[in-house]
Amino acid sequence: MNNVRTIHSPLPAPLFRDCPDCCFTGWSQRARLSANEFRSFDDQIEHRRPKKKHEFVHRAGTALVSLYVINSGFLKASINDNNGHEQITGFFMPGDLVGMEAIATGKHQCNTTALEDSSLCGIVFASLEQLSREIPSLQRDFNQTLGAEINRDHGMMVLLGAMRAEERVAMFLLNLSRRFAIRGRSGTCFHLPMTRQEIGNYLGLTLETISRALSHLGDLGLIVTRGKDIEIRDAARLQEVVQH
Amino acid sequence: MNNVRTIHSPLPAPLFRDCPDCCFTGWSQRARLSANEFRSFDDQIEHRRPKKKHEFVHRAGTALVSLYVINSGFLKASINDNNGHEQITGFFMPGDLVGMEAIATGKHQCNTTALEDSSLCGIVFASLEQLSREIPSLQRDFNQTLGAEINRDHGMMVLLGAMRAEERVAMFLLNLSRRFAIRGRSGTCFHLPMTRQEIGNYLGLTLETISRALSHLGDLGLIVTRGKDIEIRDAARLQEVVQH
DNA sequence: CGAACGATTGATTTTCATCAAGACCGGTGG
DNA sequence: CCACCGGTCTTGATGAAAATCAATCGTTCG
Repeated sequence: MNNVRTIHSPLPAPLFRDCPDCCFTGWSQRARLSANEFRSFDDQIEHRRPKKKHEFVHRAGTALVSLYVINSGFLKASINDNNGHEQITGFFMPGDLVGMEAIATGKHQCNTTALEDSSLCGIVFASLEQLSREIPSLQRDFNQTLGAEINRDHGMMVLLGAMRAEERVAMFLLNLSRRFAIRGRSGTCFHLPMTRQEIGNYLGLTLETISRALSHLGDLGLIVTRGKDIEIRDAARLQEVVQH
Repeated sequence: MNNVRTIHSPLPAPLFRDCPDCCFTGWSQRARLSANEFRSFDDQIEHRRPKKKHEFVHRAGTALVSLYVINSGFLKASINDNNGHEQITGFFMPGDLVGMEAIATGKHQCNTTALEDSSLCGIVFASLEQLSREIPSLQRDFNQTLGAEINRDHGMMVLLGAMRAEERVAMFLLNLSRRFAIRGRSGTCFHLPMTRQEIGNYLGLTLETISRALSHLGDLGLIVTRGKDIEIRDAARLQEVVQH
């Protein structure tokens, strides 16, 4: 009964060779792993774990087991503050590492869910710690990834603390654009996997304000929107909007 | 010429025994270092580096050399976005580690300055990486410290994205209170080392709004302010303000 | 002591949230 | 395939929160 088996204990993880677009390959390349190191690394990775739209990757309060790299798809992470309000702390796309908010306490602080059907690769955190002691270049890469998350968060603090609504939206679009471009996808034409409500939550604004800002940027000829599809027409002037 | 020597190459660092309140002792204790490990660790630490009020600990753009733990005093870190605006990303007190924003790129992203005369202990980052490979408990502690910074930043995102002015100020005060208390100082009666302007900048508000919020919390009998001296009269109700 | 900076308080304006109505879109089932 | 339904998005009208402008007072430090 294969179904039962997939539920109670996952199938043996496929190897890198079965997971051609695995985003941990980026890690192994940057860290310049030797063949042996590569094998040790690969042994610890659980490849191609699928997540359906709306499915949880992890829930706030649960113990940290694995960190995940996104292979394909899109995730969001959000914190529930002690009254009911939800605050989205990040949107994640292929290549991004999720779960780092659990490292301090050993328990996840965020609910992380799939915004669309996604594929992830996981590595048990204890294994990553062990490996990064043995492989200095991996240690450096991991530390840099944690540091990059800190910098990303500081950027959000600047956005939330100092920018007006339209500037925030312009920055949000440019940020997505840059990240898509880095990943070899179009940075000028892309699909937003999240709702206006979710964008607003992330940017500290209401969904109406997001809608109005997008309309206005459209009126200015800087972007074209059709629902969740965005085309950036003038990135330079959009950047000027950001800088007021 | 001692002066020349202190400029061009620092005096031999004092040891832990010369730096009785050194906040790296907390690290060595949590990591349960053996005597040998302790010696290796201490060897890498530059103890008791003094910083005068307004002096820089590091400047944005400079290369990361050392991370610093605050021994006494108070620091602020701020980012200058590409137009002139400054955004304060954190206030740091004894026991806090500063410099982590430089790990991702190897260059500092923040200006970090002393709000009052302060004493720091530094560890060369490369040495910390090396030691944390050799001493797993130190590696864990360091990773947890990075993770804690991420969680702190997420907390700020919630504050900036979802809270109204008075809630932000109440949360700010309670946060300071808690941190003072943990350090064995009074959590009810303390001195704010930063200006209203700086509080406002940090909380995404203007100095006038900070002043008004403090006055109003005073009218409600939750706090007493006299200039930069704060007394928290009713922490429980202050917490209720935070949760709206 | 006085000058410069910091804090408070009030009046007014701006920005964005809220409330409300209708349009659009995507998925589902007939 | 089409019609319908719920969720999403847009747009407008109004209101509330905080920013801005301005005047005064307090305090700190040369």
